[in-house]
Amino acid sequence: MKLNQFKARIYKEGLKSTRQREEILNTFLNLSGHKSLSQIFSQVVKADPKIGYTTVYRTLRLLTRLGLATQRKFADGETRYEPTSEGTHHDHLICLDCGKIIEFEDQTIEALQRGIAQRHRFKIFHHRMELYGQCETCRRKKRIAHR
Amino acid sequence: MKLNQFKARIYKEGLKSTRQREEILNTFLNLSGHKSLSQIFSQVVKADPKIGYTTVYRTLRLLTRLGLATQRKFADGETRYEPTSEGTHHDHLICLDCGKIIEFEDQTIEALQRGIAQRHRFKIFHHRMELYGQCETCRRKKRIAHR
DNA sequence: TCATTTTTGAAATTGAATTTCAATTTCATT
DNA sequence: AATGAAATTGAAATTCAATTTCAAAAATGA
Ligand SMILES: [Mn+2]
Ligand SMILES: [Mn+2]
Ligand SMILES: [Zn+2]
Ligand SMILES: [Zn+2]
Repeated sequence: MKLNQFKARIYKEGLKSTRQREEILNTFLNLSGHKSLSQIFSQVVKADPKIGYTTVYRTLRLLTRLGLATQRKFADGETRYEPTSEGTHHDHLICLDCGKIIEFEDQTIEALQRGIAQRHRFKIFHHRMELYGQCETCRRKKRIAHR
Repeated sequence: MKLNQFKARIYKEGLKSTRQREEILNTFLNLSGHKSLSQIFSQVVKADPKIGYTTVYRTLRLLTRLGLATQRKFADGETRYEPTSEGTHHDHLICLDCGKIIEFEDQTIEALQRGIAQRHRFKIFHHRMELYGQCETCRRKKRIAHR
C-alpha cells in the first residue's frame, strides 16, 4: 500500500494529509499508464466531483517531487504522468496513430550513452529516448483501408 | 547557395518569393546552432526592423516543411530550429547549466533501436534521444564556486 | 477549543504557439 | 507599364496548457 508511504512522506515534509490528496493518489495509481492531467482529472472527478483541477495539478507535481510519479513530455506536447517504476529506468515506443505506448529497457544502449557522455566529458543526469512510429495493429488497419 | 534551392522549391509549390523570406532564410543559415524563434526573430529584426514575428514564425515552419530547417523540442519546452544537416541524422548532449548543445551520431545505438522496434513489430518513422547533464566547463565552475 | 499553518478551488495570469483579417506585395498576363 | 488573381504580411486576437493568486476552508497539534 503506497498510501501509507505517501502519508509518511507528507508528514516528514511538514505537509498535511487531505482527503483530496489521498483520492488523487489512489485514482492515479489505479489508472496506470501515461496519462495527461486532464485524463487524470476527469477520472478523479468521477470519484469526487468537488475536487478541483488545480488540486490535481498540484498533487501530481507533489507526487513527482516525492518520487511517486514520473513526468513525461512526449512529442505531442501535453505533459503526462506515470506511476514511478521501481528501481528501473525505461524508455518508450510510441504509436503515432493510436497513441499506444510500449516501454522498453536496453542496457547496451544505456552503456553506449554513458560512453558518448564520457567522450565529451559530460556528466549525465538523465536522458530521454523515444521511438515514434506505427504499431502493428495500426499498420494492419491502414493496409486494409488502402484497398 | 541554398537561396536558389529555396527559390526553386518555393516556385514549385506555387508560393511566392519575398524579400522577407529571403532575409529570414539568410539570417537563419548564418545563425546556425539550435535557436528559438525569438532568438531568430531578434537577429532578423537587426537586418530589417520591419519584418514581423509572425512572418519569421511562418517562414521557419515553411523551411521545416521544405526540409531546410529541422524543428527540435528539447526538455526546456521552447521550440528550436536548426539548419537541416545533409543526409545524416544526429542526436544531442545538452548542458543543463549553460545550455551548450553537442551533436553526436552513434550507428550502434541506431541499429539497436531498429532491433527494439522490430521486436515490438513497430515501424519507426523517427526518434529522439537527448542526454542531459553538465559540460566540463560548467563542472569546473561549480567546483571552484563550492570552496 | 484555539491558534497556526497548510490546502483548496475558482478565477486570473502567463507565455508560447497559432489564427485572423485587412492591407500590401508578387507575378503571370496583358 | 498596367491589371488582377492569388499569396503574403504583420499587428492584433485567440488558443491552450501551465502556473499563480488569493480568500475561504481544512488539518494539525497544543
Ligand atoms: Mn513509461
Ligand atoms: Mn542538432
Ligand atoms: Zn497504433
Ligand atoms: Zn555547460
